[in-house]
Amino acid sequence: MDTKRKILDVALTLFSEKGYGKVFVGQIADGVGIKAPSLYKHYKSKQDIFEAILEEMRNRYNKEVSFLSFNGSDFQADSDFFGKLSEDELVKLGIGLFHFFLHDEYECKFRKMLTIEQFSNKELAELFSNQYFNEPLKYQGGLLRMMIAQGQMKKEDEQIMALHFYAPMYLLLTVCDREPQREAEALQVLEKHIKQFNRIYKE
Amino acid sequence: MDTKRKILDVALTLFSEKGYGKVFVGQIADGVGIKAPSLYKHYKSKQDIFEAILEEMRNRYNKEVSFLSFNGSDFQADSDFFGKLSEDELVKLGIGLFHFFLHDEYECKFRKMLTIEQFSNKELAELFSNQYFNEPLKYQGGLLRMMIAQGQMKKEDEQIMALHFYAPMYLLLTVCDREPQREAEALQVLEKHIKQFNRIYKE
DNA sequence: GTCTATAAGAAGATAGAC
DNA sequence: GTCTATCTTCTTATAGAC
Repeated sequence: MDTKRKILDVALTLFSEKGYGKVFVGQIADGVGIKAPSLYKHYKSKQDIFEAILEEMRNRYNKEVSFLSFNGSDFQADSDFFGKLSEDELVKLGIGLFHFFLHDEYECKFRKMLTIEQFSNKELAELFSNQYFNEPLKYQGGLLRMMIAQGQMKKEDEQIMALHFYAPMYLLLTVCDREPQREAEALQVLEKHIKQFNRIYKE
Repeated sequence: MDTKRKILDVALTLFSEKGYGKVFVGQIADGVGIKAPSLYKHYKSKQDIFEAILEEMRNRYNKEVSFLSFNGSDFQADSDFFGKLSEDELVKLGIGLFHFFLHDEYECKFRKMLTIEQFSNKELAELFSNQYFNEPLKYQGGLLRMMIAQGQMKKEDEQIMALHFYAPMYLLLTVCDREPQREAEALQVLEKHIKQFNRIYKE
């Protein structure tokens, strides 16, 4: 029963639903199952709880980036892997990734909180852009670059190609964040998108 | 000196920067140049101000949709127009559209406020999806459908084609909303995107 | 319609008992 | 570490003069 930990979980959940300004310390305490004053034995203020969440986000993000960034040979291996995928396998992979982003508890709350708070905190803005723009495009662009070099894809700008693959997925993700009942529809579009991307760019 | 009107403007500005919960009535009054109590002669509560903004959003949205939705013959004219565009003209058009969405005062505040408040209000969620997903894709899909029929574009699913054109623009827009200093970079990517889209899909 | 004064209540935070 | 009681400050909103 790590209360200090549970406070962060509950707070992130509430912040991701309502935003920092609409969440009251008493609500966080309720969620944890304690009274508001007890909360101040663990964190010195509401802002302090928010900072702790940020700190955890930073840590997770750094871990993820170091995990996903390649040392050349792994990168090569990855592009071999993707190059050999059949269209159906590629669709399955894309849908799996989409499903993870949409339903992973932490990923989902994290993204919603960033969405709500992005304009009131420059660091959050950067964190958001890194996680949902810079890094995905860098990674997918690198992958596509290798696939182009291997003659698996057409010789087009790999950054734009990555944008054409990723941006639709991102757009569909934001729709589902906002209107979860549209997930089935989004998945159908996603599948068509991946197949059409494959048709258009595959050499 | 329409105070009632100015209250809405100031409130929308503040709501779009901080979100409803972090904006206090006194701040709105400050922006208008009156004291908080005077504000209650115009609106009966803070929530009432928010509702008035929503009402205006609904009106503008409805006007825009009826303006953009076509009666068939106009639609035909539009696809003729777009079909005859040179690549450079298409790029110019795309950049102009992007610039409008990014810098039009109302459009910009409206979008940011929706971004912040989308998860706490189902109507806002729908309004957002309509304005930045359903309608653009419907419009552009219709246009592309005509262009395909005229043999100007490849025979691919026009909805997915529209997604491939629009989603990158939307993604770049969100980046600039968050980090305005990246506008120049975004414009360069946008230009490359449009040219590559053109290369790939044009018959 | 705007002001000053103020009520009413909410929300963040602390004190001190257990 | 959690609780009850309480303080302080902030925030919304109203009353009533001008």
